[in-house]
Amino acid sequence: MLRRMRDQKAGPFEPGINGLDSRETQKRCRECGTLEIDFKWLEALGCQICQTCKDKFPDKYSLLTKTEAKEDYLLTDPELKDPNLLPHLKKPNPHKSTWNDMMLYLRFQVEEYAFSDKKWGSPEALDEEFTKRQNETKRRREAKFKSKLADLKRRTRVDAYKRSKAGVTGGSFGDVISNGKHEHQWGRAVENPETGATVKSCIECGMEVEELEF
Amino acid sequence: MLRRMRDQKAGPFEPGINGLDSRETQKRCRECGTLEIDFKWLEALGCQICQTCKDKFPDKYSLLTKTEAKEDYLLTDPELKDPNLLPHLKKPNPHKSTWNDMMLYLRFQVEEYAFSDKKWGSPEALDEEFTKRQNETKRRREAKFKSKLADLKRRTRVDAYKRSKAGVTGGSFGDVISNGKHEHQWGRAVENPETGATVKSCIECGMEVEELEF
DNA sequence: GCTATTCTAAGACAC
DNA sequence: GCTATTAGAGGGAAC
Repeated sequence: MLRRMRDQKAGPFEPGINGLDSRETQKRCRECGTLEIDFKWLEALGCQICQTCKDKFPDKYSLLTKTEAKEDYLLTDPELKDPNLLPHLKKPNPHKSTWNDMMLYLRFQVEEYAFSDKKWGSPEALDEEFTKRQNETKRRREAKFKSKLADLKRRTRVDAYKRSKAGVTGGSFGDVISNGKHEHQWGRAVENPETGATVKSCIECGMEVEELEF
Repeated sequence: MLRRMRDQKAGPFEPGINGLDSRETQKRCRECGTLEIDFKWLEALGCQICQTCKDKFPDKYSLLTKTEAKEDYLLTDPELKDPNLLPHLKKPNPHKSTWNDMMLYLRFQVEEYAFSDKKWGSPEALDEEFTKRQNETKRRREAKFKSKLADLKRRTRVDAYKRSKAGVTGGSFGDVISNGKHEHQWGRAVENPETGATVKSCIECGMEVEELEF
């Protein structure tokens, strides 16, 4: 159905009544009308276009990888896998030819679908979805960091308690929680995903320090 | 490995040194010691127990469906799919025999894993996770409701604008945005998932009303 | 009180 | 700027 709409728009041309005039039944570029269209694109993407016009209107006719289509227009795998919904070309993977084929999608087709009511409804609605997800990701990272830090504190406290209970005196870890003044005993460092810095907390007094690692 | 621990605990019994005494090598109920154990359970769940003791200690020996195990102990699909981690029985689906098998898990095994350090660590930690997810769900529902409402307003405003622009005068929708006093023109209702009430907004003045539907 | 699918995010893997 | 697989989470449908 989408394909039908596309095909209707595709030509500035309607077939003659008797359909016998070969000049009129021939496929023409949807932009300039030339007969030198890319038949590969016509077949695989359902788009009648010539090489010159491809280059002339990259906003419409540039190709996107599957990953790009997914990231830039927030499309899902099932949608991108359905050739009737989103036609695509397969090309050998540029990283290594034995890997999975690269999937290429036509920008205006991807946009037409993404901005339609079937998906986001408008470019603005897509933008909203973007910021929504950004906030969500940020929130989750912060929450994870916080819980990781809390967990670390809990564990190191418990370890220190166990050591003191067990009467471990050898080495530098003996009796670390007995008095107020002390050399800080740093626990394992935890990375803050926001800043890239690492946070360590003293297993005795709980003091926290944040450092940048290289 | 979990299975080994379970087996060690499973019997009040250790094999004789030469392993020849059949009274001692026979499998006995882990609760009462009877020989009339459920061999199906022994095989599939690795649990030596008799029917009487099953009924006597439902806190330990009742069966949970996969859905229950997932919802009540917040376990994941991969965990529940691994028979070495969480053994389970398959039974025909009670709703329709052609549907997927029902998966049944032993309560004490599910708890043992869920409360272990491999998973939540303790019943209290599981509780925390519960409330955390509740809050998350609530937050998301509110956000969704808000955006839905905003979207609805946008759409109905646009529709009203279009109608007035197009000069539609027939029917009850003519010229809805021309003056201050008017009969409210209610847009489509949106449900508030919190309260179950529905919210309608007037496509002209934007006034909102909330009603309970039955 | 039934399960599999879908969606999103993210790291690993393809050779 | 490569893709398919995985995991987690949630709502709706049926093998």
